[in-house]
Amino acid sequence: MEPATLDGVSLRFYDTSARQVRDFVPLREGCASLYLCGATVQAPPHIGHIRSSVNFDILRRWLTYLGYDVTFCRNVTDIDDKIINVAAAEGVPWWQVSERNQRAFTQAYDVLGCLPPTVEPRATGHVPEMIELIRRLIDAGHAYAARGGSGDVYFDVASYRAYGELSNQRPDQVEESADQAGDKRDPRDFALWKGAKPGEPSWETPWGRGRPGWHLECSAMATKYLGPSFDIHGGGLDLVFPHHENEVAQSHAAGDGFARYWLHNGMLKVGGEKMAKSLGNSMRIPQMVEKVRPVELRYYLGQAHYRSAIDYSEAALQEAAVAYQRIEGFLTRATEALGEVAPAERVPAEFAAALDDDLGVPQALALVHGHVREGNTALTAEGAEKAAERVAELRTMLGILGLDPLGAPWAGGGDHGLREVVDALVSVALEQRQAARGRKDYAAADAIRDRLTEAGIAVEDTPQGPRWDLKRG
RNA sequence: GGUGGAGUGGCCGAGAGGCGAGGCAGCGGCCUGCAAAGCCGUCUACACGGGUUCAAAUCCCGUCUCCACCUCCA
Repeated sequence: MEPATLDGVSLRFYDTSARQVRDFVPLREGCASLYLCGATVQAPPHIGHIRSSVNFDILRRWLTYLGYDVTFCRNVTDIDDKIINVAAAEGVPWWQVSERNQRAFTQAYDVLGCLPPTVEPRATGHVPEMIELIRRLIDAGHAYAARGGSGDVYFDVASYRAYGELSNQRPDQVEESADQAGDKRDPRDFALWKGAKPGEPSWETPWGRGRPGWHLECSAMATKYLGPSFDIHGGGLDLVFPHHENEVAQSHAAGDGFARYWLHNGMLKVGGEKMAKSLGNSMRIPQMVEKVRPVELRYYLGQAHYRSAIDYSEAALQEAAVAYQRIEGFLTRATEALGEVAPAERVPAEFAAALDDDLGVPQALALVHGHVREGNTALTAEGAEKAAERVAELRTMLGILGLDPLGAPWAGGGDHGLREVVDALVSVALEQRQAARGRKDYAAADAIRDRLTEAGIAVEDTPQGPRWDLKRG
């Protein structure tokens, strides 16, 4: 196993809880446990969700490259108010809505090349664990079943002194929400368990029938799969308060160590506003992959630092696609010239340093582009050996970013073997064009090229003869 | 009201006291029959006003604008 330190540079992350960059020291040497708040499957994913999954996919791949045995747990919230509402509106059972949308999420993760998590627990499959956690909290005096028989169980915020440690919020400063009456002791108390209402799905508990509270389920599932203490908890910046704050409160109050590092990705915005289902500005994956290829969408979503906001624009998306095509173009040409070159064992030290520093993907990509430039030069001037070296390192770097055009899942481009067929046809035309060029009949040669261009075939003349590729964009 | 964060060149997007990340676009050149691709060079910057410093985009003070969260939200 490789050490988690390369060239004296150590891995470190910006920890939301500490509000500073901290060296990453895993709980267990050689292992890294990661919990990511996944989807509430009330609707299909938009590219903001997928940005989060791309960011954490890169984190996971980097940890793996460094030699950690990574356990990656990403949950699915398959029951909540909105799911129930959607189901009611459609006149179908709640689980049809959950199943349908979970499939859409899974498909989107796959399309964008995000590796599947080690485990993907669903809330409704973990009611016993939740009951157990609630019992511990009640026993410890940090939770109570509401009077009046509603079946609600609340966390007693006042009983937990450290409340606010993650988000730096102070309970007495938190804005009071409008309709929080209920039968809570304090307006800031939050539901661990929601008592059943007529017609709603519910599960039996010692406190009556009901369904999981959103915050509780994550605490229960994270500790079930990763242990009472684990390394990294991730999610979107919009989850810091109250969701993650409440997770911390529950788990710490119950005596669990819980997450040791908190990583949050920035929001994807549209016209300066957060992309959100509730704002109606969602860009869904199927419509996006009509504009650019999935790998180009991944490049776009992954190129900015994970903590920065991205303001979506079609122009920026197309630009990202072009930037990716530059990388891809080099690798394609290099492979044609050199044959297939396997990825290198290690990445350049500078690349490692960039990712070690709070996942500095932008700096890492600058290195990638540097390799492309050097590789291009080597291909035409310095010779095959240096070019192959660049290709090998490039593939390793891109593999960590999930962007290697020659590796899974992007290689082949989904052309189902048609490329060979097209190549045979295009070659006939190119031979005729070469013949025309040979007798300096440039009008005929250009006419052939123009027709190929119209057909979507880009022709390039190289010192090794003409080559073709599908036109992009 | 509270808690975080952001304002960088035509655009995207890093950096965080002194060597101008990178990409896209533009301009000039090389290569090419012409292109394309590629390579080389190059013009546009750090919201505003003060201050600290030999030196500030980077630190300090103030101002403006914007965003996120405090209700479901990646």
